[in-house]
Amino acid sequence: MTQLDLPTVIGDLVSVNHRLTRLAATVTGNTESPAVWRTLSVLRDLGPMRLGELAKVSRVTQPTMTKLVHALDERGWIRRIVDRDDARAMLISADPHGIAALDAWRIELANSLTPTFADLDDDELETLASAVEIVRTRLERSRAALVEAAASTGHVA
Amino acid sequence: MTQLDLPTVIGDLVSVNHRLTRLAATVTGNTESPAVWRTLSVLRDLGPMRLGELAKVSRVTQPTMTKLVHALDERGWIRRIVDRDDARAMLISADPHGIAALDAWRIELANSLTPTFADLDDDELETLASAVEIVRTRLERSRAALVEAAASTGHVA
DNA sequence: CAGTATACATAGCTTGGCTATGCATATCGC
DNA sequence: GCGATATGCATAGCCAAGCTATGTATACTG
Repeated sequence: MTQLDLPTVIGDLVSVNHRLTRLAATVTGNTESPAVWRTLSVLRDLGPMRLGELAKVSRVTQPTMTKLVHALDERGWIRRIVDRDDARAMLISADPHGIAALDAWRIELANSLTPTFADLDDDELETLASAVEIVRTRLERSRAALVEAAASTGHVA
Repeated sequence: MTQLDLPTVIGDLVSVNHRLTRLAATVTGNTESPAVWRTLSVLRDLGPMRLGELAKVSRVTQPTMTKLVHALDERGWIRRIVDRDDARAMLISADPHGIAALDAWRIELANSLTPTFADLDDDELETLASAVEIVRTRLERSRAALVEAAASTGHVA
């Protein structure tokens, strides 16, 4: 029987998470980092946004995101669209090349991890998919709270 | 309805994983890194082992593990036990201080993330716990395969 | 006992993360 | 309209975690 108190589940979730991250990093011959795919995933899922907002959503600081965006830009994986109404700002959007690279990574990852997860039965697969959705909704809510907090402290109505 | 083909679930699992890692890193005021907790978790769950094996299990290279072990040793969070029968080797074991730090981190993490997950119903909590177990068993199996492969290529019977 | 294999350490690099700070542009008060 | 303040991104400089290549000491093997 698994532990069903929330603190334990949270701790186990994050611990397993950290180990899975290393497995994902090593099984593919992939030289790219989680940060790259994370950033592209966010852009694909949520659409174009400002660098600062992208940093908040990705849970990194603005200078870190500046570096990531520059690196992605050099690869042609994103586009930087200057804001006509605000010369300081820019919109970041995923370039089709970036989306293609992201898709390729997911395929490579799936191929590499399929042996590890090949014996999942339908129930287990559904459990994993449901868990992913549960976490995703919380990440989204957390993101919304962040953006709202930033808006309320700022001057924007 | 969630996507139930294995490649998609794997991709989503790892993507959400990467975002959750950042959330976990930022919600706690914590300055420690995932690598530290990952290493201590492995030592706690699997018991003392050699540095090289610890590296394999953690899915990092031996030099990376050497650095981590040195850092953990300076904090007094692990112990290095010299092997009587092999002066080159050492057993790494988690020091009680390390276990205590790990526990403290899990509590802090749970406290910080509880608001985000506070609205989980019993079914959702169980789904998360089951998913953690599913992934954990695959990580374990993957680990076993690694160790076995190393043994068969080596001269050890 | 020479040669090879093994276990860990060291060197040196890259990337991703951080804080502090700079610079350009908006916006607000007067 | 203009100075002061706020905002958006860039730069500088640091540290940790990851890597490959290589070194050093010990063990094993012929």
